[in-house]
Amino acid sequence: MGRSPCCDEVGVKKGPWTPEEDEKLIEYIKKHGHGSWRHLPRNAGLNRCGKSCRLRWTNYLRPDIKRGKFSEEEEGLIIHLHSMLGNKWSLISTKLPGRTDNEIKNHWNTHLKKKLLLMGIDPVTHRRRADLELLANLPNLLSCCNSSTRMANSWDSTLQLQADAANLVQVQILQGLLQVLISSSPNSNASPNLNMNNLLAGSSLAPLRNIADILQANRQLEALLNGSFGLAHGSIPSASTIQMPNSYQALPLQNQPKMNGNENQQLLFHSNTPSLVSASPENTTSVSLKQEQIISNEISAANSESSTPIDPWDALNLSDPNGADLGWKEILEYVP
DNA sequence: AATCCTCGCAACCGCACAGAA
DNA sequence: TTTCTGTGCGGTTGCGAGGAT
Repeated sequence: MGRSPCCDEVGVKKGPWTPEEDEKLIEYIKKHGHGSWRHLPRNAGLNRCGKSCRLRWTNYLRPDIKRGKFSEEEEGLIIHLHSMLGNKWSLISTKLPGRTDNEIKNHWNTHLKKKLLLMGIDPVTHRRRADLELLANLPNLLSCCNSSTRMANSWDSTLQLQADAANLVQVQILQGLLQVLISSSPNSNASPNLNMNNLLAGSSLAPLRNIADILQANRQLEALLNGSFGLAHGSIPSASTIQMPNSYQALPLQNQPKMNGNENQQLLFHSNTPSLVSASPENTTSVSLKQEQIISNEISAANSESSTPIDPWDALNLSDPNGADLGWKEILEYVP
């Protein structure tokens, strides 16, 4: 490497572009194409570096750029693609004709991120924010699982798709929590691969007797929630299909996004993959994969996965904090 | 009316990668 | 194989507009 940045050139203008500069750039590219960006400014009579010219052209002056507000469909598509691709704005922009990566990135940072946060969804992982404060508010969060709380309008249903997926993750976190709580007890005979049927059969948390147990459990829980808690963790059920309304629907690649939140669909839950989403920053390693390939893989995986419903969860009334089987109140007493 | 604060967006910066020499 | 060049990408910054005090 060792190349000096082109923008180090002395006397090169920086900052906002004037209409005259825009005009020069447009005229030149219309006549000659951009060719070498490095040589363009000199040839076009611009006192700018090539990089600045390229940026101005690609992000603002290009004739095919669509300006104005993002539609609900576009926003839904951005959220969906971001959940699969992460911050790969250039890849995402290829699915939104007329939108630049810069524009999408800005829109994400200023609008969509906040909206997701307001929904209690981590915009990085697209999961329900799984921190301890949230767990303390567990009953309210669990009530989100109730389909009666579904939101009606279309944009909200897009967010709800995320929320549904997040809720499912939350269910798995709960399961992990229960296992940690029980297995951390010195008196517990629970095996590491605790069977959910057994868990349901033993509804009392009586074995958890003292503060040390609780602290130990909390430490483990914190570790789990801080990211080491992979959904592929051995304590998590194998690949399962959970019936959920408004499920996370794979988008057809070549078509406009359809965010229909009114149908009952199946959400495929791949517990043997690292996470619900494939491209959270910590596991976005296959950047070099072609975008189509990535998205196609996601969709085909979702479509082809054979499924085995987890019966015990059907019996678990998660929406009821007083659910008698597990004694949620009892559990929550141990969660700070 | 003046000042402060927040927000949104355009532009910049540094790095990485691919291909050419 | 190494070095250089051109380009693209993602993160960050700076500034103007608008609202709040």
